[in-house]
Amino acid sequence: MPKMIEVRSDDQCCASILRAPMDGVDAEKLALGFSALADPVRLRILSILADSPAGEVCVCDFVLPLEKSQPTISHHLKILSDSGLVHGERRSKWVWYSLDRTRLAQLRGALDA
Amino acid sequence: MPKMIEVRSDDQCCASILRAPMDGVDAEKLALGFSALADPVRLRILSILADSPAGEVCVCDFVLPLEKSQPTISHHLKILSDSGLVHGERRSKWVWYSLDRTRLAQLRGALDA
DNA sequence: TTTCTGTATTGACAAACGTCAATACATCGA
DNA sequence: TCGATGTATTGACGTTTGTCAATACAGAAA
Repeated sequence: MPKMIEVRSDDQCCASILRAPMDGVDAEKLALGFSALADPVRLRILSILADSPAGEVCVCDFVLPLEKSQPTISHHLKILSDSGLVHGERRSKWVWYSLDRTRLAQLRGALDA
Repeated sequence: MPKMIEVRSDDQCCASILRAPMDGVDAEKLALGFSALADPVRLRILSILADSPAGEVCVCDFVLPLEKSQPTISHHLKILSDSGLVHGERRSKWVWYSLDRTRLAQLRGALDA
């Protein structure tokens, strides 16, 4: 069976909140983006990724510094991945995650003056 | 009994996620900030405030456009107010809310490249 | 004072969330 | 093949969240 790949048809990008009133649909989308940032564990994951010289971090290397169980880390990585903030790539037994700075800039742009 | 005013001793400001690994305390604080943005009703409140020529909007003027009950609007305004994103000022029977663009810029700054 | 209007709070409820133990899945080495 | 290791998923649990009806509070007008 062919692997399914989710394709996002709209850009989910964001004109700044501050420039025009948003309708409910845009607000829902943007709220999903900020929801991904609304958890301390996820923020630290992003921070660790940003600070990584290699630009990618193995799942196993999140567990100890974040003091959470492996399923919990995996859960948060999925949320970040679904929101487009990180991408995971399997290499042999390990999965390496990297930060999507473009997506992060989109969310920052939603707060632009 | 004198009215209690909560004073925030730290600045709750935010070095960018992207520049140094965050400890758990900083991550908690920042996550609270983004939690305030993680709801479509609250994003629309901010958007309406930003778009208001007078720079302030009466509570009563949120109810119709957002299609939520008055207690729900009040609830969201409290969350935004607690997180420092808006400020309310009572003038006779009405309470006028305004956007704190400095606080919004702090959160934007946490996502700076 | 009483009454009316605008706002905040309370209480209840369902839904969503964060967490972990147990388990399933994927990959490699023996 | 089998066993070991890294990751994802499932299921369960308590907590938090968003919502509204009812109510309380604040201010103005009669």
